[in-house]
Amino acid sequence: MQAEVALPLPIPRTWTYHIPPAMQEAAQPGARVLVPFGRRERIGWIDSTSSGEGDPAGASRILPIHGVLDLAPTATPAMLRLCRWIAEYYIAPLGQVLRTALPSGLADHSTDFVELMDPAATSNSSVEEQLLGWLRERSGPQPVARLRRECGDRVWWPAIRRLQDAGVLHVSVQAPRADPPSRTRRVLRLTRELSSLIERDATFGRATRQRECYETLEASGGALDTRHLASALGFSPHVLHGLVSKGVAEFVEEQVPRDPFAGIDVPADPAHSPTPHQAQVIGALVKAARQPDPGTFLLRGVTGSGKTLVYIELLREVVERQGRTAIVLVPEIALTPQTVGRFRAVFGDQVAVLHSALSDGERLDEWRSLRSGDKRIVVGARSAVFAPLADLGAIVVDEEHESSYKQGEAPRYHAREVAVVRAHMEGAVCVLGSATPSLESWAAASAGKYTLLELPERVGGRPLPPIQVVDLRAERGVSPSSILSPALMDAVGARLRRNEQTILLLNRRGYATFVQCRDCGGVWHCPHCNVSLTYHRRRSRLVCHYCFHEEAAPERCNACGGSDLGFRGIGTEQVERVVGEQFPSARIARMDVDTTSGKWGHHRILQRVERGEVDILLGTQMIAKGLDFPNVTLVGVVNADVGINLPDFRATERTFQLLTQVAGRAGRGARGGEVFIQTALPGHYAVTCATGHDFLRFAERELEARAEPSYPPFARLVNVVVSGLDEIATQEAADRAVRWLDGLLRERHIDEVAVLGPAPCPVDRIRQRWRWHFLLRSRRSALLGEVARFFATRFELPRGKHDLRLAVDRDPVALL
DNA sequence: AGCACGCCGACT
DNA sequence: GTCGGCGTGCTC
Repeated sequence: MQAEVALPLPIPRTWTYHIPPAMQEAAQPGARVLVPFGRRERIGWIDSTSSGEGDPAGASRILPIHGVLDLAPTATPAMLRLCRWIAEYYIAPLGQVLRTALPSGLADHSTDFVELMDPAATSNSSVEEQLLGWLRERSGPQPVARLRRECGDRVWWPAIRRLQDAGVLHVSVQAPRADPPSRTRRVLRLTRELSSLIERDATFGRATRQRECYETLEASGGALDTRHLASALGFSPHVLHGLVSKGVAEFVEEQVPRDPFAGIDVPADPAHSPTPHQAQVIGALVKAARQPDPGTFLLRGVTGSGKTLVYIELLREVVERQGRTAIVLVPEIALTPQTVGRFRAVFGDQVAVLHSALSDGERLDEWRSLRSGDKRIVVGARSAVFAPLADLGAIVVDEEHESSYKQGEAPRYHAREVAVVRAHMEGAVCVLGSATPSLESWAAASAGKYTLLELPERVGGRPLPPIQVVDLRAERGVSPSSILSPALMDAVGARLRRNEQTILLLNRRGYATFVQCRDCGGVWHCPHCNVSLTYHRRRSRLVCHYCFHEEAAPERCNACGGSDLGFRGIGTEQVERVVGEQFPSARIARMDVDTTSGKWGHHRILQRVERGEVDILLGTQMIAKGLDFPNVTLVGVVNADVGINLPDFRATERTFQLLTQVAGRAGRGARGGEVFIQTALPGHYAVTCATGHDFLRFAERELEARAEPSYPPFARLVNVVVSGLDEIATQEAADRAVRWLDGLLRERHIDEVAVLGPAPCPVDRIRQRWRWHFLLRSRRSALLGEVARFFATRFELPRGKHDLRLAVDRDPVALL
């Protein structure tokens, strides 16, 4: 017997192994196996088995599988089938897909260690001397990979073997771990507060790095992961130890918290009975769930129309009455106690929650409890679509238009599409819900592929909030430096007096988008990326939003020495300052990536809002989704135009969705609400349609815009990004790829696939890598897939110091 | 990807 | 001679 084994490598093929007789029973497709690979061991998955008559062509030698790691295959036949579909559709190796679909930490490789046994040993070979010298400085077994990292890429192994034969070294191999370890993390925690400047000066003197580190910790709530301090923030271990020896901080081993939702008790929803609209929708879904092939439904329900109640009633049918299982997908950001609580309140501990904050071990616990049938419902973000549930009855994708359902790295799958396919494969009903459906789903519903269901009204008969548009062009003359127009200011003031809450949206982090010298016009750029640096005032740093680069905020221009620096382009930090100055007594909470660094940072902020401890919640798109606070009666969009001019065919759609979503946060309670949108483009249909709460008109306009030249949903796209360390080499590689494809299409007379480009990516350098891209476009999805797959497997980039790489992204959600 | 090897020019 | 960079081949 032999097996085809898929390994988690970026190589689109499987490898053939011999199955020893003793393992034949356990070696089923989907089972995890330990196999020799090169000069190490790796964990892979059996793709298929065969009798093994006759060697496969080209296989030089067939090695045996070293072990089968699971009693029952980790991937069931259904899961394996789904993963094969993803591998093919999204053009990714099966092993990579399986690694993504199954709890992480289940895939690993062996590690080689060397240990010095004779410290007195010497050698006349320089490689051996370097090795011995390195080992003398440390004790115990050392990973060879670390040697390679610290001492460079030399021919180490012959030297290691020679010294091993001489008895000087001991070589050991650590097997790949079959289960993830329980996770702890090491944090540096402040133990003493240095409140006065004098005290700080006395403590740190000229140790500026220590002082910076102290202040970073202080700004982050007193504690940070040591690895984060070292890698992202660049503090050396020396600095950290310095703080400890001065007695201001200590190292703590912190157990990564157990499921933070576990202890949350949410009072059962007051069992409101469905509105007539809800009842109709529920009826249609329940009826479908009783069919063998229920199909896909697009549920368009305005904000506040009670989609969650519909999901819950569908789950009642599927889980309680039919005894089957269900998946609910939500965007990560919406995975709040508020959302989870509603499902927990009804279905209790049958609900597993999968979110990014779980450790590998916790994720595995949840995964096993779903696999064993202990839990029958999963609520989770993107990867929860792979939950190991048998007898699946329903998959719900809430906020289906959200781009976070698309994975940004290989395999670049879209969880919504995977949900549709999985539901179909397993006979489950699939519900895609949104107030602002993606045009793809909308088109599928219009074409009859999905069944459209609608909730046109808010529950309780509450109206959608009226929206006022403030023309920023007209405001400019009136109050030049003001960020909030007088009308919006008045509205905020009125809320404060009435003890009601306000949400302010600005989809831009930091204080200022860029810093410019007024003398020479120079703008500060990231040294690794071709983007301007954002000024963060509170930390007094310039920060790159594409990589981890940070630098101290400048006082003068390094080009011309000028000291007149302009901080241009408004971000949330600046809004916070302006609003704070205008309303000194208001309690303001800012919510964006910078204030929610802790894993539960944003939940803590939202809890404060819920308890009424916040008057004004301001932030980026993070605050636009899923929040349901009845006391919020005002929503202000500080500048609706952020993002509308991005060079991306979805820029308008995103803007409309964001405006509609955030407007929907207002007036959810009995007191009603209103919305202000500030914009310099008051006539733009993304704005006017959002103002009129008119999705239909928006969809019509946007579809017109996408028809010619055709973009999704009229055509399918594959975005190919070529990146490399050298600008010219990258461009040339992109040119070559396009010529290769042009030649292929001409030769095979394929005129229904177009190649557009190449062109530099809109951000043409990120993390030291230059980026060029081109698009494949076609109305015929299957043909497009074939061409892209052929290209991905046959086209070869020149290898070398430029480190050229190719990323193939099918159905891209963003072209940036 | 990650790791091997083998070729080459540059330097002591 | 040896060192280190770079290109190329291979993993059952």
